[in-house]
Amino acid sequence: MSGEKLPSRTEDFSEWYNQLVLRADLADYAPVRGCMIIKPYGWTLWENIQQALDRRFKATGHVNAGFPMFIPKSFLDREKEHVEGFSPELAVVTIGGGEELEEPLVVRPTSETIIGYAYSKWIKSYRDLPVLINLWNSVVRWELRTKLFLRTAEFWWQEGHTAHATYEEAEAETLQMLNVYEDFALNEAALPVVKGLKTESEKFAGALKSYTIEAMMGDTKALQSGTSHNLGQNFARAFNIQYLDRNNELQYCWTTSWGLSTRIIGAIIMTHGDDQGLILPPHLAPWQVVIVPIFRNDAEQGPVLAAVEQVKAELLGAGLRVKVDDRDTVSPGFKFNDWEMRGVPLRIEIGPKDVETGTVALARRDRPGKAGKSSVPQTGIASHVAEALMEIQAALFERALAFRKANTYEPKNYAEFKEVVEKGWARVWWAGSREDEARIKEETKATVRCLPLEQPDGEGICFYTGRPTRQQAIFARAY
RNA sequence: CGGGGCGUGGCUCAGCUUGGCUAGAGCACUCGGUUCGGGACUGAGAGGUCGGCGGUUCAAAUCCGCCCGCCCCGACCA
Repeated sequence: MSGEKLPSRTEDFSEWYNQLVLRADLADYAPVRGCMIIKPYGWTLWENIQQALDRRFKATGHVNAGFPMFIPKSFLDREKEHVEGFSPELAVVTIGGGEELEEPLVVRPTSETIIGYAYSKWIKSYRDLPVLINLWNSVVRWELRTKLFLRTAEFWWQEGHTAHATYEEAEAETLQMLNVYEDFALNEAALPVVKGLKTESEKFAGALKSYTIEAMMGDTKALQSGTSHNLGQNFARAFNIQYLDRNNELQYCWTTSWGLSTRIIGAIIMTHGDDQGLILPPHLAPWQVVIVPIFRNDAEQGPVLAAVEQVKAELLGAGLRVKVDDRDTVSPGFKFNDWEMRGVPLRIEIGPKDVETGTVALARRDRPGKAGKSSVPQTGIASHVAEALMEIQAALFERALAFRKANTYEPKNYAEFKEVVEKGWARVWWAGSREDEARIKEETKATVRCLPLEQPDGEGICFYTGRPTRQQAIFARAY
């Protein structure tokens, strides 16, 4: 239940976020450092995200499977970059059943290695390919600095793992799943994202190439919201994932992996939320509509509740997710604020006046106060509501896109860069090295978020090295 | 892991400097009455080994030591 006002977004974005997560009833802190409890309201949101993604995975030919949470420690050691990337943040089990284990088990930080083990057993022939498997699970990375949803020691996600006969097929799969993530972000979460390639220093440990979707949060920082990796033959060689091709020659497979996590909930919060609380995109909201009945006495109660039931039934009949807030211990005003905190896209108020006139009061969450309120007839309520939800879904996306555009700059030199990167994203011509990246990060806190897939024609002058280049990069401070 | 801050009913905190009597307040909670179209009012009630352990003292929430935990800021990451 919500108390009073949140800290304002502009004054203390971080504290605004922390309090909002708790007060919107999404999650709570766990007794174990860095871990989170996702509460039913937050989990329902995650379930809706899962469904929207799972639908897309199935439509592109993938199937789900379950893989163990424990991985022999030696598996991690087999791929050099992979172990270097993950060993600092592994949780390791050394005792089982009261006995010291012969070989320590790591709690999976990601499943590439145990997938490698399984695929090497399963794949013998080109006829076995491709293998297209997805896992819904949680993974553990011993993070030092944590924040609910954005970075926790355990988080929930999906990880897709595929194996292919050729580089081209693996690359096509990697890009296909990046596009699936983009489609999900745009059309379900209402998040504008930039698709791009990670630089060498930012790519996944063990990957050949990592692609990302990057989103701008309400404080203009960037958040990597999903990643898709072309793993080349790195894991195939480490785990002997081999097949006989049509010419009876032994070949290593080309594998991919791609993941999107509960972090996306953080992205939704930080992109759409306002000082009143959360604003959820209608496609994903646990409740799309909340109905608040209003009455002063027994005489008014009967007719009001009858109208509420009638409206609820029509909305349910139209396939909408509807909640009637029938609590009699709090006032309507309290309920308005409470559901605004939780981000329900639409509120319907039904009181004696509405019963009299055959209307309801409709309030849009994306337009606070009177501006978002209108009176609509009870007749045909379902189509009114459905239309309003569509408008909100579109408006949230447009607003976020406009915000990103307004806060994306094109500095021409390092002096300009330093200035703009304090207040937004920098899209720049870029021909720098790994060392240049490190120096820029040291001096400005900004990192290369990605090399966008959509590049302009022609060439320009690198803002840092002064060299001519055909490539642009996006730099930003990031979560 | 380095720097800073904080641990007192469920939550936010006061009390600690200068040790002492029954450890307080607001919010939340329970029961009753009046309310109800933007965070209601009122009366009664319930709820605390003062983060833990040890020390000093006739006496510790208060002073000392050690430990634990959480939050914020920095190096690594979805």
